[in-house]
Amino acid sequence: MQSPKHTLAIARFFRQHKRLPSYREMLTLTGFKSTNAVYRLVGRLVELGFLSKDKNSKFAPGPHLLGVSVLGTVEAGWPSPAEEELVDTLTLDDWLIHNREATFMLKVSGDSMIEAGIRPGDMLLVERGRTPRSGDIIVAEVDKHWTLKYYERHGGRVVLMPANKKYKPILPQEELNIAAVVTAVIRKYHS
Amino acid sequence: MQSPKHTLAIARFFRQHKRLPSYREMLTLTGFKSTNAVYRLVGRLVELGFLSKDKNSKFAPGPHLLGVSVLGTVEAGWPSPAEEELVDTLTLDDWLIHNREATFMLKVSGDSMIEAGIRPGDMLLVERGRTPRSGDIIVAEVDKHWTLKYYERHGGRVVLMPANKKYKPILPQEELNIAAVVTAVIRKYHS
DNA sequence: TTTGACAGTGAACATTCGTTCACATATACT
DNA sequence: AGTATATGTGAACGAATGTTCACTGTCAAA
Repeated sequence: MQSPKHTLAIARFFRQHKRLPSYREMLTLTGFKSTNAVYRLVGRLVELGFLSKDKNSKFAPGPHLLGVSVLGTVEAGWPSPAEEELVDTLTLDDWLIHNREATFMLKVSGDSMIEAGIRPGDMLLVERGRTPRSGDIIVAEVDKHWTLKYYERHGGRVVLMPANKKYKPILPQEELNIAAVVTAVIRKYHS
Repeated sequence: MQSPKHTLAIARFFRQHKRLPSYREMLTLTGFKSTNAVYRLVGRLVELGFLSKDKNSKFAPGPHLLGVSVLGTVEAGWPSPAEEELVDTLTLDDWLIHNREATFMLKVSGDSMIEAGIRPGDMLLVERGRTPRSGDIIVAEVDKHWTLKYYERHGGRVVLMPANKKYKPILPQEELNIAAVVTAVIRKYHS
């Protein structure tokens, strides 16, 4: 029997149950009749990077099971199969989220940041409680209205800059309520 | 003892080991001295949605451990604590990736799609093997050069449209090599 | 004070776990 | 042919698993 079919079955189980199957469960997944068969299969998958094992030999998903392969740039084009070995693998969650308890998603409405490449319908990853640095994009409440703006300090003065010529910079007087700092923008196609 | 501290310890273990700790491991994580204490703790966490249990009472991460809370829109502003109950929770990986084996990431270089909100340095999630529909953004090789373009069919004719007035539409003659269809754009701030 | 609910301890249970053994079968190479 | 080498079977091992029980201490309401 070949590995890829079994690998897919295990991956499907992992996606569905959010955990890895035990050897006994892999028996039914793979069609093997002996746990020793899947034991050796797992050994191969560990070497391939699909699975990994802890100290106590409990296993966890490996890089290839969790991550997405990262290629170069668009200009560099599609790598040939030979150099695909060089590609890195990245977990979206670990890459984008640092403080999970303080991270939220919200949808962009309005076009005040369109020149910064943030368009209505985009999804924002924002982090609460972080103190913004000049140049950050923030979600703030100004005059009882919630917007997306660049946060900039000029001297000791805070200026909220839109990225749209239709709107004007805001010099908040007193009631500046910064809710969160934008850490990422995600635009999803194909619904 | 309060739950949140223990919850964080378990969450940290999960982020680090990519799997959930056993009851015995939770003993050292929480400082409890009896597995019964963590057994009842886990019961509470299951009700809260941080953990979940399988049929065989093996447990898996719950929605609150994997996902990110989704709020409304920027205009709607920050929800009051009262209505935070209504928010949904979303897993980035499950949301963005449908066919993991065929999905790759690559970095945008060049400004040919800047008017579509895709800027140099942005990261693309692309899917290989998918047949593009008119209006999709694709990664294609034209004249031995890799670019990002809108894929459009006018009549029976394929046109590759840039989203930048500096560039002209491309009417591929023969050698049109479509590598992948863009399924998402991710821009990360704060490095 | 008495009572009752709650939270933690410590020990025990049957079950399941990962691992390893010896043996059978198949495939490829000389 | 014969002979390695790999692959799957079946049964068994100790160790670790989730769960449960009886008991102790604590804190607040009656």
